Amino acid sequence: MTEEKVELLKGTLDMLILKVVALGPIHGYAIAQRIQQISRDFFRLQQGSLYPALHRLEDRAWLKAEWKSSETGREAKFYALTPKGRKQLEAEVKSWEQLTDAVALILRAAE
Amino acid sequence: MTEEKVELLKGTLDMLILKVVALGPIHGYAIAQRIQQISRDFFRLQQGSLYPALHRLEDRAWLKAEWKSSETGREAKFYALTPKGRKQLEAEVKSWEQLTDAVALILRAAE
DNA sequence: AGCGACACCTAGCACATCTACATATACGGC
DNA sequence: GCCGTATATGTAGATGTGCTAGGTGTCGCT
Repeated sequence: MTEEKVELLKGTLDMLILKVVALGPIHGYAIAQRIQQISRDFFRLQQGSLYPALHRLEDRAWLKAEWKSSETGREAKFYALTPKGRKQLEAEVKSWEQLTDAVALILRAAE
Repeated sequence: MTEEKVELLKGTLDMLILKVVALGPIHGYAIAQRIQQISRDFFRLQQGSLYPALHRLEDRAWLKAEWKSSETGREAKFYALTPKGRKQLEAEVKSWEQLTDAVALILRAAE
């Protein structure tokens, strides 16, 4: 069966979204596509994860939303990073690196 | 205040515990100490995370427990990896690496 | 007319981790 | 003999995040 189901680690999604939005204003649907594309199809972001996350990030004032028409000529909500969001992204990247370093220490530990 | 609170990513704890137990039979309390020590004090594993996790791993037959007397002469539950647990550890390490690689792709993505 | 891609959304579940508490023994210092 | 600290295990409840599974509507192609 090898049900190849890739789940995100809880806590990483915010960082990934912030990072993608940091590349330039972008609407929700496209964020999911970008993440999937950049990760070479590894992450497949579900809409039920995506939209609540976006609202969460907006509530925390890390993102700012604005309705504009998308490339295809439709109305879409474009998200941009706030200054606070930029700081948050930096902080999350830093603690992600610390955490992966610490995990690496343990995984490499020998008898 | 810079409340330096390090939280584990949900999903990593099992792997870390399996890895530490793989180094040799060890009791719960010592697992927490080892993880803290090897990670250079980065992870501070709380008892409320540790013991439920151990029971979970035992339920899934990845660990086997046995009461023995500890180094200090007290009764303690010593955990050892089962063959199933060893396979699980390998699988988790592999998917951890894939996941961190995928995250790295996104974090390094430029405009 | 129907279908897939685009674009948004929510309700409810699952589940892991944290905080906080509870229990008990061994050992050293006073 | 008593008290505090370290050792050792455990549970209850809250929190938060991501998932499944549903829903709405538009556009473009055949």
